[in-house]
Amino acid sequence: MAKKPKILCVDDEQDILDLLTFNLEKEGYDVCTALNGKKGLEVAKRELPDLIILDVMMPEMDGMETCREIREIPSLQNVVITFLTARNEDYSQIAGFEAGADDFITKPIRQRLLVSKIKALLRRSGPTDAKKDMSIGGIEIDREKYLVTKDGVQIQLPKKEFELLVLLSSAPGRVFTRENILNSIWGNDVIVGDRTIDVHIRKLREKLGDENFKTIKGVGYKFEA
Amino acid sequence: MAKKPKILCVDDEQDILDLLTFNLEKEGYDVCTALNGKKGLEVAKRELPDLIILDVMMPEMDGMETCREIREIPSLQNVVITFLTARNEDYSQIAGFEAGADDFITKPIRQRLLVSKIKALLRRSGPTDAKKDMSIGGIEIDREKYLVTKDGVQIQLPKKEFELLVLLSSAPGRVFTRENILNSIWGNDVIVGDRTIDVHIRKLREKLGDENFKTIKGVGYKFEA
DNA sequence: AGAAAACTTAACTTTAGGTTAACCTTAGGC
DNA sequence: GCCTAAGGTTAACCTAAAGTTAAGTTTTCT
Repeated sequence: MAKKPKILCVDDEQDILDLLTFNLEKEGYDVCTALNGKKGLEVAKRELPDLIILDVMMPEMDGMETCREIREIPSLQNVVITFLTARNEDYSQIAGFEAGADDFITKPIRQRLLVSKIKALLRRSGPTDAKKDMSIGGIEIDREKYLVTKDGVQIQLPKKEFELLVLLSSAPGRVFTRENILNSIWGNDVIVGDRTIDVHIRKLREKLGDENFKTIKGVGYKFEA
Repeated sequence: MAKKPKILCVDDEQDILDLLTFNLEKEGYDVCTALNGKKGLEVAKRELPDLIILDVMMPEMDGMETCREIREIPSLQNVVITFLTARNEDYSQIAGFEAGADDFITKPIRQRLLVSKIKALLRRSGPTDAKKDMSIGGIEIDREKYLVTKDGVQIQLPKKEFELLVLLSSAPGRVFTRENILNSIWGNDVIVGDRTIDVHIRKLREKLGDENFKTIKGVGYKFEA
């Protein structure tokens, strides 16, 4: 399978988080959580999830505000956001969509519905960027074919190198920290030595040209044309 | 003219199938049918239609379930699916869209409306690609006859091998993961050992040439010229 | 029912490619 | 201009994944 979709759940009630985590992990998703909006933002930046479930009612920074801030972050531009709201609060849905929500889930949570909704949302969003072929500075990336073309020459990259390239090129110019990279490609739990990333970067530079992969010492790497 | 679009109709009532077939063939579509969800899936996998009309109410596997399973199959990712539903059952439309439906047709069927709706859906879904006879790198695949020709020599492949070939060749160059392949050919629920796929791939390589079937380690397989 | 074909499995081998360790180079703070 | 920590390089090593083969099973056909 392609990488597990990552879902971030933000709610101030631990019970709800547990419920969500249980149901979503059972479906094979990679779940992370945060207990308030502020932490949610932090985790979102670090983990770069595919979908975020946000409780509307939270102390400090509420769901709406969090959603708005998330939409400001370039690397999270395309993340799917759904609100968690009490059934009778549906008046707030208008405001929710304005804040940048993609959908709503009402409490009490119906587990089957939750799962099918999440699936549908990810399906809808998935193909959108899967179809997008990147093409930057003579380098074309075809995710369906797992194939890279440099100046018209096809290059078959091994899995990890390809994933790394896809990640870096998903936001050209943006610096990805080592932590970002580890989280995205290896997952939270796996631990690999520090030099591993360097080695893969080296391979990419070798195959696709040194100039495209810039090192920001003490921070991370970025991809440029 | 472009090739006839192919439409699959799935309903447990023969009368309805006849009605649909009559109307659609009159409009120049290529129609195939199935009497229940399970058969519908099978036919869909083999025929790769452009559009599927699914009755919601069917014994055994209902339309929703069938739809969900179809959406899991990579080679049918982009097929247009419309449900056939009684007018007053519209509450189910929410669930329907979640299951991956593109539109709804209500019973009783208004023939003119049916046809114009189908036309509109097919127009929207974009140009039909030729799916009937593949012919790549000296290999011809005739889905109707279950027959493969390599360099002019006819080869009779067993069912599973043929299905695997049809799947891989439905998008030459695209990588199909093991999970993709299992879902498409065996179905979500069936569990077969990991080596099973390898063995079938091996048979295909043996019969049709090693070079056409590429392994992407850790990802899956792809078919190429 | 019996034979043949197709399919799956299990046990084993092979290999790509991912990781590491040891060493080398460089940037940038002092 | 040193010194240090971060990053670069290389090759050996290791492992999970794929290849192979043959022996069961199941299905299909006569």
